Amino acid sequence: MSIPYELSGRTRQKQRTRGALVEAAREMVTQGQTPTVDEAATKASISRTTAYRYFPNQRALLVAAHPEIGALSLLPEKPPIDASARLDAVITAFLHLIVDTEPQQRTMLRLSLDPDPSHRGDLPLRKGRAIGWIGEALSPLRGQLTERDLRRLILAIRSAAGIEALVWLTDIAGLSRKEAVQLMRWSASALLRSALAESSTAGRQIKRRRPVEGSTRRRGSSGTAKLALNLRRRAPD
Amino acid sequence: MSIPYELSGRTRQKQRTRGALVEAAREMVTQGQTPTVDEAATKASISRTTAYRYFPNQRALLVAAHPEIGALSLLPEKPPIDASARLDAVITAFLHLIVDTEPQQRTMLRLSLDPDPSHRGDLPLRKGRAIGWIGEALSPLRGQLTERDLRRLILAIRSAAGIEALVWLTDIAGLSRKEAVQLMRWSASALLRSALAESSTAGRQIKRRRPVEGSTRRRGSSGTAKLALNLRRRAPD
DNA sequence: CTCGTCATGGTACTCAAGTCCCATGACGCA
DNA sequence: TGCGTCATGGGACTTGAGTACCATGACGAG
Repeated sequence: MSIPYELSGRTRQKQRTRGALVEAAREMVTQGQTPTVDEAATKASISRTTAYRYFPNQRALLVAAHPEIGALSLLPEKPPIDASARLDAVITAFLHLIVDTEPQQRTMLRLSLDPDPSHRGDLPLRKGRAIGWIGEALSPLRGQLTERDLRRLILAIRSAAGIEALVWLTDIAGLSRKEAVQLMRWSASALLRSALAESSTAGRQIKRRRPVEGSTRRRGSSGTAKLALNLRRRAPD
Repeated sequence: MSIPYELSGRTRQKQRTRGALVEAAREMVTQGQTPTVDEAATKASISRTTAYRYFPNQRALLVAAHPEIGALSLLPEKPPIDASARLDAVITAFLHLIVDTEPQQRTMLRLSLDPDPSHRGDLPLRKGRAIGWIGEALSPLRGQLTERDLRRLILAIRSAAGIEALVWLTDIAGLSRKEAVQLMRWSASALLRSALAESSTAGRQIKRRRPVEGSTRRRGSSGTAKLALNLRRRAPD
């Protein structure tokens, strides 16, 4: 629990140094670059050695340099009451944020996948702000859905609409940014519709209530069984 | 269009050398490691220099070492007729493949995000096999959905259920693998249900047909407008 | 103004990626 | 069996990440 370097001694000087370094790195990151520690340090008129005093590695510097969005809400000034409209407004705004900062989003995603264990605890890295934004959009559903179902819906929506999905839709599926955004908006509203339909008919259905939620486990497994031996031959994706 | 190194001269010897190298790398990759070029070469009793003759960089070697799955289908032996059941079987099998090889999937995802332009054309890297598998599961819907809607549905399902979504659900949302799989299965079937509901009521509805597909553009944009100035302050996620 | 603390700068080192060049030795054709 | 081709190995070099050590010079408390 040692106090970080910047919080002891001549703290004001350190703040200025650190600020200059982060600012230099931020400028380069915003332009889509991935600056070397030395490059960022040089740009800030700081020695490489000093830079490493403030950040244990390049990754940490890039994380600190990552432009962040402070918005507490993505809803428009006069938010709609209808959950569907609210959700679409938020998702659209969210996706535009993502697309507008796509290079940085990709960098952060890549860094978060870094296998190096020593870098793992570096942290705030990808905070999951979207959960709050989507949750706010869906707040009219509080009474309609159980807390559990609501949370599941939020997570499902976010995992269907975000930088990860964008990467796959553009890089693998070959969609344009615009098409990808349209598709993710559709996904989000489709998931919402399903959740609502599910809740409105809940209790009435006796069998086939949720053909997905577990009963098919056995069958699914048997489906993979014959593939087990091939598992190390080809990539699933 | 120069012929690759291995296809000229003493090709049999080269095949053996290359095979040994890939095999050595594959073993390490399968154990979740990310071998150095030198490590893989040493393990294959090959010099580092020679290794670089076969693969231009570590990335290419890792890609070649990536275990691939040759399955043409993920459907069980006696596939259900019901599209929903078929989809769930395929998605479940697919997700188990992903989870079982998660470290490699993550590595591939990370490599695919590599910014280095010289590595970009390296190739097959993440081929998008799942599109075919899901498409096969949904083949009973050929007549029911337009080709365009069917394709959209397939892409939506795959982008909601795959390694990218798994990464987010576990790393950011904090779900366990098991929970994440359950959630993605729900997403897949929910998307299918929505698509079917949409098609069965199509043509009847005059307004509010698809509140998502474009009409809300203006509103969504205005929602983000007030945030434009904050764009470089905090991360959206 | 002085002196000791402390932030900084510089140099040198390790390690991995990647490139280049040249020697060597095995393969296979004549 | 001999010889030239050619795959391989080894060494040297560059660059970036990251670490360690020591000198210096500025700040500020007395």
